[in-house]
Amino acid sequence: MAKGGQPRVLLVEDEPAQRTVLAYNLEAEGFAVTQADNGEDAMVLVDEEEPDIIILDWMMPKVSGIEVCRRLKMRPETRGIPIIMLSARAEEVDRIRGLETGADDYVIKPYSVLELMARARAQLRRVRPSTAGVVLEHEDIRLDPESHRVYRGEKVLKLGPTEFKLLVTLMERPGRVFSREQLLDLVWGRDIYVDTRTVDVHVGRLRKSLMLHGGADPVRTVRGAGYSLG
Amino acid sequence: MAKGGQPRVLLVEDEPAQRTVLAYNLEAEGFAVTQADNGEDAMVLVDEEEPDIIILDWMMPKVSGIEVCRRLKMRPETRGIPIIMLSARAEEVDRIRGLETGADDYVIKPYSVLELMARARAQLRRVRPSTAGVVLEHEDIRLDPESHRVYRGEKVLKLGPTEFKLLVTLMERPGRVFSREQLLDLVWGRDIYVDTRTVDVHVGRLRKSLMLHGGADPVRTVRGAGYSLG
DNA sequence: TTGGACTGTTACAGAACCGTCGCATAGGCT
DNA sequence: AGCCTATGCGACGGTTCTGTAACAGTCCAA
Repeated sequence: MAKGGQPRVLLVEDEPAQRTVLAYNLEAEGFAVTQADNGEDAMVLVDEEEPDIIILDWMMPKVSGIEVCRRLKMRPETRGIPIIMLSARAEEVDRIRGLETGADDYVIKPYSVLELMARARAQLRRVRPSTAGVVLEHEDIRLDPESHRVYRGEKVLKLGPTEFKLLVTLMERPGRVFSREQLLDLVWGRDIYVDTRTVDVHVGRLRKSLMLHGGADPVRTVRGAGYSLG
Repeated sequence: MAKGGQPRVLLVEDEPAQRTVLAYNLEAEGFAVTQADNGEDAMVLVDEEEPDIIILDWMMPKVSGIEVCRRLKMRPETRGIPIIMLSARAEEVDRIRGLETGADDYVIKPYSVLELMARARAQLRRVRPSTAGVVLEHEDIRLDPESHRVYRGEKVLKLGPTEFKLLVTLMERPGRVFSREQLLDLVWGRDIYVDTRTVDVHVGRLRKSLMLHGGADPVRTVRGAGYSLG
């Protein structure tokens, strides 16, 4: 596995247009992308490229995504690689089956590219050793996803689960403005229905937690648009 | 691309009856529809209207849909616009050819209007977030849509939501003169009714914000026509 | 069961922003 | 120059958006 430098992603998708768009976005996010348009090539490329993560389309001619996933999870040397499945079917049945074959996460088409990126990073963080630069940092805020701990300066902060996820999301792309809808997707999950005003309240709680031991407010409100860090 | 408000669709279909029905449904779905009945007009309208998505009939006299698609995907500035092809031929061969020319999706006649709507929305969702990463620049003004930040020289400017959208619109095509009506369409949204003089006021506010830390007025008034940048 | 921690919703006040009006001024044409 | 129109600008009332506190419901551990 590539310990330092760019994380490697193997992108397996048979439809050229979608693959191109995804590859573009992944590269823009700092991933080194290897592409395959069928399951057989994918199996070969896993050994050749040793990707850190695999994004796998469900429906493909010949060897399907689900089959690739099953095979990879059977082999000890590839079992540890996180797999995110893409599927056009939204039914819960498929979801279950996907997870039973060992996929680590699951995104339904049409997906938000933003969400997919976030999930990819999340999976990466999960498997990478915590000592190697996976600690998110922004100004004097440090966040260690592994130990679930947040520091501001030297102080340890105490955040609730939602505040924590919210901060993780914001810290993954400091400066980027997230709309309330995007934050609901990324933090709460896309199928949950809660009022967008709820985001305001949790942003407020996060702010209070972050500023409890002093320090400026690191969260920026962009009127009419959303929130961002810094 | 229309950043806020309704997504714009360019509908290219030579048969009036089908075009009318589709336009009606698309408008009911909240799209702002521009229509064309041949490929040549379509090519012109793409530049004029800058649609977010194009629905393109395969079979048309003179310049065919497939040809329009090929041409659009060759030009960098139009390549990113998703294209959905409509075709009466169901053969897989055509499907392949359609995708090879770069069409992003493909619907076979007779299609379900509902399905077409769903696919259109799906394509939109797919492309919208990928506008990220582009920083607009004009002379000493920089605008980062992702972080919602505007700089003039080294100074950070503070703009209201409408001023921001207005500046985005102007910066997307520096030098181009926008009429007040066009600006109302692009910035406020197509169905909103506000007085055209409102544009003047916001241009004034934008000017003030841009010149607050010194520097020349970058907005040009074209008497009797509208405004442009530079 | 009880208590505490957490969450989503609502209400309200203050701030930011918007659209319109009236008038002053500048531009262009005869 | 003189006239007419288009534009710039300040002010104002109304609307929308945001921050915060309060509250009730849920979940989990002791």
